[in-house]
Amino acid sequence: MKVFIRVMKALSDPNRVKMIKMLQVRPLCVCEIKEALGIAQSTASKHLKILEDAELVRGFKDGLWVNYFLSDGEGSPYAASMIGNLKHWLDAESEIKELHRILPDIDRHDIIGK
Amino acid sequence: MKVFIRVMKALSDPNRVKMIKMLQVRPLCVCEIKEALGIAQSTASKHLKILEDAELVRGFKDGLWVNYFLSDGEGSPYAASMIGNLKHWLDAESEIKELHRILPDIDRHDIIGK
DNA sequence: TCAATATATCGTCATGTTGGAATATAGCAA
DNA sequence: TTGCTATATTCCAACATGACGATATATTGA
Repeated sequence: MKVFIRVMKALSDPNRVKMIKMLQVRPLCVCEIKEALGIAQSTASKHLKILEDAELVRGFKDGLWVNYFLSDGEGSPYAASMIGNLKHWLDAESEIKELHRILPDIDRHDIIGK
Repeated sequence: MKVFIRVMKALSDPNRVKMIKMLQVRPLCVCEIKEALGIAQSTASKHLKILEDAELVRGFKDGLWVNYFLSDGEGSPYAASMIGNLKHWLDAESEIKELHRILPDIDRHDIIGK
């Protein structure tokens, strides 16, 4: 039950859902995510931790960066199922379409300061 | 997005998930649900309203009682999908097995007072 | 009409969540 | 080592949530 609730809670925040929808396109580092969503770095990092605890995403260190990927769903069937559903869900939402529109222009190397 | 978030939030509370698992067995009135979960009547009523707003359940008045049913999923594809998933999810959880065990013994006519 | 009952709503409190700024940590380069 | 950068963590304020008791509403039956 706790595992299921953790997945539901993780998906109960718009910014976290948007993160998942962005990670469907390509892996992203924290600074790219914060930039796309217009939120503080600490906020982005915290949200990603919640997604990771729910086994919805995984982060791999690459030097200074941490590349976040969608989870393959090995650990949690609930997370795996929700990731599958979210592949097609919400694509028609204007907020998501806008995110997908700006995503190609977001590059970690272009992000200045923190 | 708001519709999806509403469903996720509705499923982010253990008591609400338990309500859905109970309604898979049979329709129930508020007093049967509060009795099974051991919570106050006002608490049960509020939770059911949240589930209803997310289109996960529907309530039909029958005299003094309101019979709550699982939604048929007409209104919200997110709710429909989650109801489908929850048909088989969590059945192995001891909390759920216990609920299913006591449910046959719970009858609205036997519940005294409020 | 009044009384009894089931449910919904309101008031309140304790707890949990979200956000950002500030700080700490980690890794790379010189 | 020092300096720089990306990320994580801590702290605090605002807000949301979940619980209950008390009250309001609605329905039935006398």
